[in-house]
Amino acid sequence: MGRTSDAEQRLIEEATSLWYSRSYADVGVSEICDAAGVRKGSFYHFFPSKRDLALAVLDRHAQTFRERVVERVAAHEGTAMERLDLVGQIGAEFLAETAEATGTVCGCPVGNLAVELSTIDDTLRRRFDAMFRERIAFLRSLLDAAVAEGSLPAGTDTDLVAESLNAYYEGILAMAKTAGDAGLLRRLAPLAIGLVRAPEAAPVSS
Amino acid sequence: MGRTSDAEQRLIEEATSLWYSRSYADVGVSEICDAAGVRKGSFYHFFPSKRDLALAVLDRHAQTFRERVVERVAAHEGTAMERLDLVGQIGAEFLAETAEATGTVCGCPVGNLAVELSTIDDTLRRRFDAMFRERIAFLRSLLDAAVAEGSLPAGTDTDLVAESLNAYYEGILAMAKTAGDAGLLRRLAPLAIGLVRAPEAAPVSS
DNA sequence: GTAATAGTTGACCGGTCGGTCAAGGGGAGC
DNA sequence: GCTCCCCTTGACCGACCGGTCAACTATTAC
Repeated sequence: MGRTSDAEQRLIEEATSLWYSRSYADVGVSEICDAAGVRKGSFYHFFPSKRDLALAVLDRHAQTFRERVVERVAAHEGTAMERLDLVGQIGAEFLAETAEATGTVCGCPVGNLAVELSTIDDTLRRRFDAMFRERIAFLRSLLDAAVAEGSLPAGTDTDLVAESLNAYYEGILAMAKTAGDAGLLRRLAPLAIGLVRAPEAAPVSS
Repeated sequence: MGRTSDAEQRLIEEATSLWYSRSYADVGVSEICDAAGVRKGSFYHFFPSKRDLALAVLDRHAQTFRERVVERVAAHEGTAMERLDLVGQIGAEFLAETAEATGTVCGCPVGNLAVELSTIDDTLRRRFDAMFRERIAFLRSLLDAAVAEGSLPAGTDTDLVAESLNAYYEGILAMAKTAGDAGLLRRLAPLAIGLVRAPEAAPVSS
């Protein structure tokens, strides 16, 4: 019964790209509605508040990550180390594509929002944290596979290394955004191997 | 001639801490004025716009970094590798102190603003970029010293490694903020040695 | 002392923000 | 074809945003 509509999805799509290329605070409900061709009254039919749209956008980001990274990497036939490498390549692809489309390097869609909003809204912060923990768990599964294949030492603390890899990628994305340099990820990603294959002794950092 | 005042400095101080613990967009001119005990009219006597206060805040951050990191590290008597390690320790100290003071982990004062504003205001973006390039140059000087001391291989691409270290620290700070975990930096910093002492061959990441 | 001036005050402004609502339209299910 | 309900519409709201201004005050340099 009643009529159907894809307005909700359009709002999510437009909010996703507008918030990514600018910021959460800088893009208001009205602008999102305009971009989606939806009247403001309809917006509040679907979402109780701007914050609730943000939650829906985060769900979409989580879904996209699973489809565009997890599934694609899992489909790759090859070694675990190759699959690990593929993660960085997919990221670099995404950054280059969106940079070309928007004219600016925008960093990480989730990381941007996390940095902007984590200290303001604790519910959102927990959501960001859960998303990153999912990513870390995924990276860890690749590292565990690499250990099983003998490409990494048996004693590797895959959880810690996965956390460091995730932080490293996020940092590169943030710096790429700041520098307006989409190529930074391709230049810095290769050094990630050092985080994975830690030197035996650690002369620096007790 | 005319009267003197420290209102300008108070505004910069309050804006620095409020923007750090929340965000640029979330803290308005009025709130900064209230915190500083300054009337809004006075604000615009000192700063033409909110954005100009942001530029002053960034100057202050650059100055603080020189005083609290560069000078303190330079004063350390010991090896270059020890000085490099000290950088991470000072960062961890700062994060823990501000976390205790504010009740939340707030990440990097400059990185937060850079991620929030880089795609919105290109003038600010250039300023952020310049600040990070200064930090990278500083890290590079430590790495060069380590090479000179023989602690790192002569062929080390110190510029690239410095960039990766900076990105890594920024990423950790962002993830610490998201997780609300001030200890993350202490846990992940030791792995930075892997970025510095890259494994000879690079099986992953072509 | 006095004049020139840096700093202060508080009322004020247009615009936009997130959000509300009562009424109306239109397609799906029967 | 009728009914029900999902969706749409557009006018409206109070609050707050960044920013302005003319009058005033306290200094400091001379």
